[in-house]
Amino acid sequence: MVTKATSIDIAYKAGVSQSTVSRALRDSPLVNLETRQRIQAIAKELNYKVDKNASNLRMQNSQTLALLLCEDPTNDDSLINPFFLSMLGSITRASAQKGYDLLVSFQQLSSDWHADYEDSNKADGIILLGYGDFVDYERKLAKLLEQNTHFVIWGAEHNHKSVLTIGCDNHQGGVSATEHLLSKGHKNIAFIGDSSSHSPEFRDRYLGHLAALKKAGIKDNSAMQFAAISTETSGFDATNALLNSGESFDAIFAASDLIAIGAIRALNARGLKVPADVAVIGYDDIPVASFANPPLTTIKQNTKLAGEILVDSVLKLINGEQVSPQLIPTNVVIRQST
Amino acid sequence: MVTKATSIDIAYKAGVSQSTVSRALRDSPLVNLETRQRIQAIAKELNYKVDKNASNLRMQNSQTLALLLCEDPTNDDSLINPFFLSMLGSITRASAQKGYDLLVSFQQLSSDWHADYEDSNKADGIILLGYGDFVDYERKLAKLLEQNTHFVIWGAEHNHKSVLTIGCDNHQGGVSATEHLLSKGHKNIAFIGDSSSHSPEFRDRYLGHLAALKKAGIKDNSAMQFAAISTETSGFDATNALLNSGESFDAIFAASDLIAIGAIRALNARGLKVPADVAVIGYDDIPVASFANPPLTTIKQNTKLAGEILVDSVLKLINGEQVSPQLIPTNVVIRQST
DNA sequence: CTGAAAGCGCTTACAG
DNA sequence: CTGAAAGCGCTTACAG
Repeated sequence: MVTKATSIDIAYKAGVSQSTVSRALRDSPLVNLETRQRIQAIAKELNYKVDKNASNLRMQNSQTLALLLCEDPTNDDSLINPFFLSMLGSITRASAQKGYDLLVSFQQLSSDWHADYEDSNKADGIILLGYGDFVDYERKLAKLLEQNTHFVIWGAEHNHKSVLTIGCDNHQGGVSATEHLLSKGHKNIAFIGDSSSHSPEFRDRYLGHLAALKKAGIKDNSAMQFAAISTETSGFDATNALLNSGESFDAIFAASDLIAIGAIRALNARGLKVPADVAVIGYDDIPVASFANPPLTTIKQNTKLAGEILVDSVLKLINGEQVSPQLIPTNVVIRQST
Repeated sequence: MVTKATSIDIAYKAGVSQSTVSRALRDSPLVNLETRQRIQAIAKELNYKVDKNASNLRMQNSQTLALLLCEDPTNDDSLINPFFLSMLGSITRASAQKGYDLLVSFQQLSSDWHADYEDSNKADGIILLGYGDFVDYERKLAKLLEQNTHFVIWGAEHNHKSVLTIGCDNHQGGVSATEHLLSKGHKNIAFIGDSSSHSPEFRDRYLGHLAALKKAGIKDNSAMQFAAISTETSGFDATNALLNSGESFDAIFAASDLIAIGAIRALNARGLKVPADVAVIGYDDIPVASFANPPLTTIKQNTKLAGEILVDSVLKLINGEQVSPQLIPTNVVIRQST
C-alpha cells in the first residue's frame, strides 16, 4: 500500500518548512508566488490531498452537512417516500455547490436518533426531513435546541419560535388545489389525508381546502375527510371508506400523490372513471405522478428550490447570520386526472 | 454558545487522567469497572461525544463510506434515475447497520470527479453507482486503481480484473425476460435499449435475450433492436423508430422500466393496446413500475440485497479480506403488461 | 516572505 | 489498574 503524502513530504521535496507548504496549498498571498506554484506542483505530482481529519480538527469545523431522513414508521423497509428522495437529490446538489459534503442518514426509530453528528464534529449543521412519529420528534427537537445544534427542518411552520422551518406553503397549496377543482365545476370535494396535528403539513393543506370552500360559499362537510398517511395503500383504504360512507362526491383532493394513486385504484375497482366520474388531484408532483393513469393533476413542490433554500439556511445559521423561516410557493400542474 | 465538553472536562470532573477517560469511554476492560461506569455517567451528563476528527486522525480511519453517483449526462438536472435512488436507500441502510456513515455525492461530469474522498481521509472506501460517459469513466477507474483506493462498482462485470464489480446477473435477467415473453406465445420480440459497449449492462441483457431466442430456435433479427438510454423519452423515441421501421412485432423487451413506460406511451399513441396488441416487459422494477398503466411486468433487481453486498464488499476490501465479484440473481415480476 | 512552535482532541504504547 | 507522554497532520499566531 502506497502511503499517503503529507505536507511534510512536500516540504522536504520543496526544501521549505511545513508551514510554508500549508500556506501555499491554501493559496495564501503571504507566500511568494513562485514558491507557491512550485509547492502546488509538487503537491499535484505526489497526489497530495489535505487530510480532512487533521484540518477539521484544527479548524474546528467539518465542511459537511448532515441530512437526517426520518421516515414514517409505517413505511415498509425498502420504500422511501419518493418526495424525500427528490429532496435528497436537490439537497445533495445544493450542498456540493456550496463546497459542503453531505452525510446522509436514515433514522431508525429505535436508534440514537440524530446520531449526534454535530456533537461529534462530523457535521457543522443538520437538515431534518420528515418526522417519524411527531410526538417523539418534538422531544428530539427540544434536545437539539438545548444543545445549540445548527439545524433546520423541512415541513410545516413550527410553533416553537426558535426552530427554523423551511417548507412549501401548504395552506396556499391546499387553496390552489381546491380552487382548481371548483373551477372545473366540482362542488362535492372529499379530502383524503390525516388532518390531525400528527401531520401538520397535511393539516395545513386541509385548512387551505376549507378556506377555499368557504370563499366559494360552499359549506364543508367533515364527513368528507378521511385520514390517510402518505402511502398508496393507505389512500386506497381511505377511499374505500369514503365510497362505503355513502357520501356523494365528484372530486377528491388527496393530500399526497401516493394517496391519489391509491384513490384512483380504489375508484377504478368500483368501476368509477377518473376524471369522468370523479376528478382527483394529488400533492407533491413526485416523478410517478406523470406516469400515473391518468397522469395526475397535482400541486408541485419545487424540490430544487427547496433544497437550495434549506442548504442556504443551515449555512447561514452556522455563520451566525440572521435567518427567518421561509414558505416556498407551490403551483398547480394540470394533467388528465381532473 | 455552550462549548462542547472534551475528555479533559470529564477527567477533571471524575478526578482521573484524560487517558483513563478515553479508555473508559471505549469500555476498555483495563479500567476498573466502577471507575468506568462513573466516567460514563459523567460523559452522559455532560452530553459528551467523542470528537470524530480527533479520533479519526489518531486512528487513521474514518468509519465512513462514500457513495458516488455518476449520472447519465443526458439526464435532466432534477431527475435522478429512480433505480439508483432505491440503491441509495438500501446502501444507506446497510452502511448504517455496519456502523459506517455515508457521504453521498452526485458527480458532476466536469468536477474533480471522485472528490478524492479517500485521499483526504474522509472515507475509508468508495462505492460507485452508474457511469456517466463510459470512456471517461474508465480513465477515472484507472486512477482510483493506481491510488490504491478501496472501491467497488455497481454494474456489469469489468474486464479489468482488479476492479471489484457487484451487479445483478444481467445476462440471466435478459434470458428470463425473453423466456417469459416466449412462454406467452410471442415470437417477434423487439429489444429497446443501447446494446453497444457504452452500456455494458444493457448489452448483457440483450445478449441474454439473444441466447433465449437461440435456445428456442428462433432466429434473431438485428433490425428489431433499437438503441435507447434509460429515460422515458428515449424509450418513446426508440419505439416510434421501431414502429416506423415496418418490422412486425408482438412484444417488446425494454432494457429498463423507464424505457418500457416510454414504449407503452408510444404504442398507445398509435392506438396499440398493451398487452393485447403488444406485450411489454421492463427491467429494474422501480417503484413506478407497479403504478404504470398497465402495471409493468419486469425483471426485478433486488436493491436491498445489492446494497448489503456492496457495503459488505467495500468493508472487506478495507479490512484486506478476500473478495470476489458477485452476481445477484434477478427474478421476473409478472404484472399486466404481458 | 518564512520558520519554529503551539495546539486542535483524541488513542495508545510505555512505564509504573 | 492508572498516568504522563507522544503523536496523528494540519493551521495559524508569533517572531523574525
